[in-house]
Parts: sequence; structure tokens; C-alpha cells
Amino acid sequence: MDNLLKTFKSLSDKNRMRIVKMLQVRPLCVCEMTVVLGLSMSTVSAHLSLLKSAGLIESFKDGRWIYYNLVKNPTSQEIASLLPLLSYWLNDDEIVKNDFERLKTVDRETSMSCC
Amino acid sequence: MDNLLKTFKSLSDKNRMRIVKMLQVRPLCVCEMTVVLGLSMSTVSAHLSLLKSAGLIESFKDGRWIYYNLVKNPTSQEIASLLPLLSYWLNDDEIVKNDFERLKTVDRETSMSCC
DNA sequence: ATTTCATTTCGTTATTTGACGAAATATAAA
DNA sequence: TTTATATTTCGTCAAATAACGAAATGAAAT
Repeated sequence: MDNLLKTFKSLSDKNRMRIVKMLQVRPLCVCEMTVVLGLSMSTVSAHLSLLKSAGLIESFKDGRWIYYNLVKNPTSQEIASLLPLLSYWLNDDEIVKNDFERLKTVDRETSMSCC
Repeated sequence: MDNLLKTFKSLSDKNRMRIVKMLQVRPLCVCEMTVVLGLSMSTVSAHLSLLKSAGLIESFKDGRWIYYNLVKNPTSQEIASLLPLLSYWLNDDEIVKNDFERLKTVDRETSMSCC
């Protein structure tokens, strides 16, 4: 039960939910998320480590950056069921829509570099 | 987004999850849950009011008692999707199995009365 | 090897949360 | 109407959580 509770807990914070929704768009590095969320890097990093430990996201390295994305192979049936549901949910939410818009302007690799 | 966060938050506490799982068996009054959970009535009452405010459970009166059960008509698509999943999950969990067993012995209306 | 810079870890602080018992409320029985 | 009892509300306290800046870490570039 602890694993499932951890998963729900990781999804019950507004900023972590925004992170999950943003990662449905594309993999992101910490600095990009920092810009969209308006939080400090240490705070975003803590949220990411919590989501990772809950089994919802994973990371890979690209040069000096660490990119995060939603897990490709969930470690539990619960997460495998929740992730698809989460992509249907909240797409009409104003904050989420705004994050999606801002994500377009915050791309480290192209135009507006954030870090 | 706040409603969904509230739903997830209500599901990220061990005792509230045990309550949800117990209510999958049958409607229960506060005193019955108190016995199984080993918590004070005020604590159980607080958990119930949180689950109710999240839209997961509802209540009805029967004499001097107030019975709680899972909502028949969820107020959101999210809850409508989550409730069926929750009945598949955690049925092999030791704590949940133990609660199920104890529920059989704690029936206010028959044999062992708890309150 | 040193510098640079993205990220994580650490220490601190304010807020939220879960627990309790006591008091208040409500409702059925006497 | 008074009594009995199930439930909720209130006040309190300890523990968990989310935020920050500063310092530490790690990996690529010079």
C-alpha cells in the first residue's frame, strides 16, 4: 500500500501536477521547468526527486543537462493505469494551458535559452 | 485542478485509503470504522469529512447512526475513473486483507456490536 | 587541470496535516 | 422532557511538507 500512497501523494501537489502535465508535452531539464513554474531550482529538484521516487518520471543525461520525462515502463499496474488517465485530465485547466503556452517559448535548445 | 488535487490528497493517507477499501465491502458507520482502524472517533470523523469533501464518499442516516459509503454518482469524470480502479487495487495488501477480516466480526447490527 | 554551469544537497523557516481528548450537537429511546 | 449515545467541532500538539538561499557535486568545455 505504501507505494500507491506515495504515488497519490506525489500527485497531490499543484507544482508536481504541473510538472507531470508539462512532461506530457516533451522531456524537460530542470532549468526549463524552473522558468515556467517560477520556483527555485532546489525546490523543483526536490519535486522531481519525489516524482522519480514515486516511479512516475525518469531522467537521462544530455551533455551538461539532465532531462526528465514520464516513465516509459511503469513499475506498477497502478502507475500504468494512472499515467494515461492523467494525459486526458486537466488539459482544459487554465494553469496547465498557460504552462503549455509558455513551454513553447522556453526551449533551451532553440531561440529563447533559459540556462 | 484544485478538485483533482483534493481527490489525490484524500487518497494519500493510509487510514483514508483503508476507509475507502472498507467501504468497498459495505456501508459503515463511524463507530465500526473506529474499531477496525484503532483511531479515535474525532480522527475518523475528520478523515470522513475530508473524503466526503473530495467527492469520494457520501453518507445517509439510519436511526442514531450515520452510515458512509462510496459515492453512487461521482461528481467528476476523474472520480468516476478512479473508483473502479481502486476496487481492483490493494486487495492483496496485508493490512487491507486484515481489515476485511475484522469487518466480518464488527457488525453493529448483528452479533458483536461495537457501539 | 581549471573553469563553468546545471543540478543536488543541506539547513532553515512557515504552513499543513494527522492525532487526541473534551465539549458541543443531534437524534432516538425512556 | 429527560436521558443516552453516535457524531462532529474545537483547541492543542507533534510531525511532515514545501519553500528558499547557500554550499557541495558533477560533468563538459577551455
